[in-house]
Amino acid sequence: MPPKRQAAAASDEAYLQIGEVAERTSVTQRTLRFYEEKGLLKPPSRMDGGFRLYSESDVQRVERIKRLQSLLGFTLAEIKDMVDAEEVKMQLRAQYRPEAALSQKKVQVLKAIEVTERQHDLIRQKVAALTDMQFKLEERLATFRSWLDQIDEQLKAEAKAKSKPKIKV
Amino acid sequence: MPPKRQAAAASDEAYLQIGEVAERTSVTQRTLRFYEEKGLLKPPSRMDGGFRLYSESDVQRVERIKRLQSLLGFTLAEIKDMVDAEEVKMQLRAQYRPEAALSQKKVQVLKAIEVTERQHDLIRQKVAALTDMQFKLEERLATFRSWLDQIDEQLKAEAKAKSKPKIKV
DNA sequence: GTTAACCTTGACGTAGACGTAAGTTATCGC
DNA sequence: GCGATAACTTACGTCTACGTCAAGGTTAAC
Repeated sequence: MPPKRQAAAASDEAYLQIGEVAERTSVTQRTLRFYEEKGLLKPPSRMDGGFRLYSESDVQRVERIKRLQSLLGFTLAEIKDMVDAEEVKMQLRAQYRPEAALSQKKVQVLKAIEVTERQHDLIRQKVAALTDMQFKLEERLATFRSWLDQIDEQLKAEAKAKSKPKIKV
Repeated sequence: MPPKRQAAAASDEAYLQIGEVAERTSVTQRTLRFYEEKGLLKPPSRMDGGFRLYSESDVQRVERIKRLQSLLGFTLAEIKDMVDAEEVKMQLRAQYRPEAALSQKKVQVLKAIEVTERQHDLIRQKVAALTDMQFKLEERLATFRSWLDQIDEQLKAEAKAKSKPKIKV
């Protein structure tokens, strides 16, 4: 049995080592380090010895990345843009206090809106294309099934002709 | 000016050389040869000298491939499966006459149905995930816009306070 | 304080999807 | 029939998204 480790950090949050995150997200440790390298994951905190310590939100982020990638076919670069846009949101929420640069904050929000709208548009295009494909596949399935019926009837007729070989084809 | 070529082949159909297909589909000639190599495009007919001659349906096929790839993130291997499934359809339609191997035909149709159903399921999953994302993006946009409104109001209040600097913040 | 399990940073390898260059051959317009 | 332009094959290069050692440091439990 491997020794169970309950890594607890300075805060009250339960922190996870890379191995556990890898297991829970079904990606390899290599992938997690790679995402960090590429800026998809922010550099996590570390233990004194240098071991990475991830939070639950990191786990969720990895899961989102994976969904965007495998299910929807975005590249990591595109996904980085998306998660960066979300970072903007968080940053804005965090710096809700400094009323100082109000107009600057406006610029940021406007930018975030622009990015989000672009993403939304992209998604809409994909949904449209996919529903179109879906429809065509349904049509095709209907065609196939009708063919199958026809074949089955022909097979039945054939069998009949064989057992009672009177009628000429 | 480059010399305009109107390549006409044995049939009545207007055939296209690789350059024109590339231009019209916005892919490179290399890509077209690569797709042929990988079985995504059937080897086209050739001129006496060996130049490839594509048909209009080839153009459409390339366009479908590109849509499946860039918009929906399928790999070329997956796309090959799909177009192969379509080939089955065409083949069945073509060999509609040889009543000989009827049960064999049935097997083919069943296989085609299976493949198509898998594809259909995959698409449904993707649509579901995408519409979910779409919804979340819309929520986020609403949030951003309300923030923007708040900021604008604050800015207005600020301007007022500046022109009439009586009230203390 | 030793040891097994876990983690670290390189660094090289790979599969998919083409890009790009070289050298040669075809076709077309004149 | 000749020059300009387009296509052909062959082959090595590239970028993405990791996989896979290798050589070593860290942690927890005994």
